[in-house]
Amino acid sequence: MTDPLSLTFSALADPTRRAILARLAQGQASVGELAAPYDMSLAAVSKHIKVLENAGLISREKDAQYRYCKLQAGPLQDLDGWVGAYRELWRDNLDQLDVYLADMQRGDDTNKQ
Amino acid sequence: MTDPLSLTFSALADPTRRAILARLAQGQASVGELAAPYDMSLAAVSKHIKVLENAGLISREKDAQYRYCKLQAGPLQDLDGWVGAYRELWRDNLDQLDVYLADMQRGDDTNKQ
DNA sequence: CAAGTTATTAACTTAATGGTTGAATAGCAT
DNA sequence: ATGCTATTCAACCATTAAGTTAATAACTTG
Repeated sequence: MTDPLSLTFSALADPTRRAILARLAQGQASVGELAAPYDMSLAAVSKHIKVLENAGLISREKDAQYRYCKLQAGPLQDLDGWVGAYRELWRDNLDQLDVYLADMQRGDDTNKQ
Repeated sequence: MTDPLSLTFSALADPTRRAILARLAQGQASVGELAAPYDMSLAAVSKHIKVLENAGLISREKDAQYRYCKLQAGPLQDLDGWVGAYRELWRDNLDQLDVYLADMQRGDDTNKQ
């Protein structure tokens, strides 16, 4: 699970981390500011932030004893690209075509991999 | 981590499971067919499939001793909606605005929460 | 310098994840 | 009925993850 996309998905698979991202979408914030809303130790939030940073979803800028976190869109763009490949699945009732292809597949094995 | 979105992200945070989804995007397949490409026990793939099913990303239809898996778009649509909320971040160089807002915030505290 | 603030690190606990092997279940075919 | 095929379940192991508290580091200010 070392690939970037897995890292991104994994980082986002936690409501606290997604909430932190949402907060950062409206501007940078220090670790303490980010931690304030949560009933959780500062160390725990610090860990969450590190997970986000390791996934490239945020960057940090040091200013005195504060570390200001800033959202980085790159991984989200990649994620958008990934889900984009599936977007056609729910457009134009492609479900019907899906079933058709599946039947073909079972019948003649052409698409087997 | 019981909310649906976390479940979806978590299920997708594994390359094998994403590959299984990609395979299913071109039509339904049995567990054995899905397992074939992987150097992994069938039981392991079976577990992966169960994770995808629990996340609602696939459904299963029983036919004789085969379980045919089929991709379900719902959770992917939700995910698309989630990432969509961030799409503006990388359009129109909104980064500049981001920095501006951040400076405002540190200066006058107006946006603190 | 001493004291307070901010954040990270270390050590630990508990629970979840991803894999294994082997047995069990269910359906099909001889 | 017997055996083959397909799939799951159970028990187990190793690793990772999420949280805790306590200690440490880095900086500011009186």
